[in-house]
Formats: sequence, C-alpha cells, structure tokens
Amino acid sequence: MASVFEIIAEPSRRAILSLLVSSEQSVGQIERRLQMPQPTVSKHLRVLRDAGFVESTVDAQRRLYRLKPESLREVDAWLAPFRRFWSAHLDALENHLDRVDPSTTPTAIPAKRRP
Amino acid sequence: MASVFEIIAEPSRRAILSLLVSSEQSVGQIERRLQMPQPTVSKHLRVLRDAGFVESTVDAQRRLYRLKPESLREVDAWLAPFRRFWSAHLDALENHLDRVDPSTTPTAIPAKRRP
DNA sequence: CTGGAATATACCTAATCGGGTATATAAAGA
DNA sequence: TCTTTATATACCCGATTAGGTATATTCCAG
Repeated sequence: MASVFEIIAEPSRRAILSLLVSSEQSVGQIERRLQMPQPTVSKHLRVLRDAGFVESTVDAQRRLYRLKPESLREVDAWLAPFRRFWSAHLDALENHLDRVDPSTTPTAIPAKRRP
Repeated sequence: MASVFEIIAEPSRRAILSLLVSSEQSVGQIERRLQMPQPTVSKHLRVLRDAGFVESTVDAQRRLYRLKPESLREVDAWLAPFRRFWSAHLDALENHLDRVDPSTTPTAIPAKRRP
C-alpha cells in the first residue's frame, strides 16, 4: 500500500480517521460505532498504522488508537495549487486559453492572470 | 469509479491534474509531457471527465482539456477537521471532544480518563 | 489455570483496475 | 478521394485488494 492517496481512498479508512478526530478509540469502539466486523477494523487499522496515520497504545487487552495526522499534510500540500482555482477568477483563464497553439511544446506557463 | 478520493488515488491522474494547473492541454501534449501512451491518457481523461475534474472543448481533431477543480473541494472539505491537528494548538482538540455523539455509545466505556 | 474478552492475522475468493495492444472514428491535408 | 493525424474505445490479462471466516494470541477474571 503505497501512497497517502491510496490510503484515504478507502471509505472505511476515512471513516475511521474521521472518528478518531474526536478522541482516541479502542478497536471495539470503532467496531461498534462504524458497524463493521472486527477483522475489517483491525485490518484497516493495520494499514493506517503502517502508513503513519495512526498510532496505538496498549491498555490491557485493548488497543487505543489515536490520530497522527502528519501524513495528511501531503494531501494538503498537493491540493495547494488547485486552491487558487476555486478561490476566485476562473473565467478569464478559460476564455483566453481557448486559442492556444499546441503544435510545439507549450512550455509557456501562463501566470495566474494579468490585469 | 465512485468517489473523488478514488479518482485522485491514481498517480497518473494526479499528474494529469497537476499538469492542467498551468494551462489547458491537448491529449497529445499530455501524452508527450507525461511520457505515457495515448490510450492511457485518454482513459484517465475519461475517468477525470466523468468525475467532473476536467472538461474538454473540441479544436479540430484535438481535444483541449482544462481543469474544473470544484470536485477537489470535497477533498479539501474532508481534510478540514484534521488541519487543526497540525496547526499548532492541541487545545482546539478539546473543544472538538464536546461534539462526541453519545447516542451510539458502546456498552462499555473505559473510565480511563474522563473528568 | 481455566474461561472469556479483545485484538491480530492467515487464508480464500470475487471484484476491480490499470496497462498494453489493436482498432474504430473523425477531421485535415494532399 | 486517399492518407495522415488525433483521439477514443474495445478487449484481454495480471496484479491488487477488500470482505468473510476461521483461528491464533494476549490479557484479565474467577
């Protein structure tokens, strides 16, 4: 299981992560709250732990899992260049780039917008 | 191909999206820039278009693809609750703990540390 | 030390997905 | 018209993966 993006592609894993936002939880609590079988929970937690999304401490027979959200920064960072698109003027870009000549390499990267 | 998260789980698709940040590109341009075979590019573009990540206009035989990044807002929104974790103060977490839903409270609540 | 609770893991299977190749379609140019 | 360019799609295949079931392990209670 390679990338951060593949980890959070799984709905159950996102649910687990979101659940852990509020507080740390034992496997059994996650199991009951998310209504999924225990082996499924454990398996996803294993993936999340290997990827550095969560960490666990031992509490008797229980394992308490808590969030370690540094990994999600990678997603946040990847998202950054796209934020400027939905933050404001998108239409000027669309209209102006309609006539781009694609015959040769389009190494020219247009800046955001030129007033 | 269901969720936004599954769409961007694919490295090639993320590469295409990142490439389109600078400007719209034809299929051939994407093919050359990312060094991937044309059917692969077309297939990923199809997925991205169906998911609303890109849109295309016809330019003679070419198709020009441009970003339509509204879909990525969903990722951004999902990420929001986690940002408070890596943005310094841990005490914001405790405010969040008040929002724990007690309706699905499991039978055994560990009395570890509850005020 | 025996039984039960909590968690992890091994195994199998079905479904999905991405890459590769070949081909279809459409438009431009000779 | 015939050819070339540009893109889309159909098909097959190998790899990955998530779910389900059963079992192993660990720890507490009696």
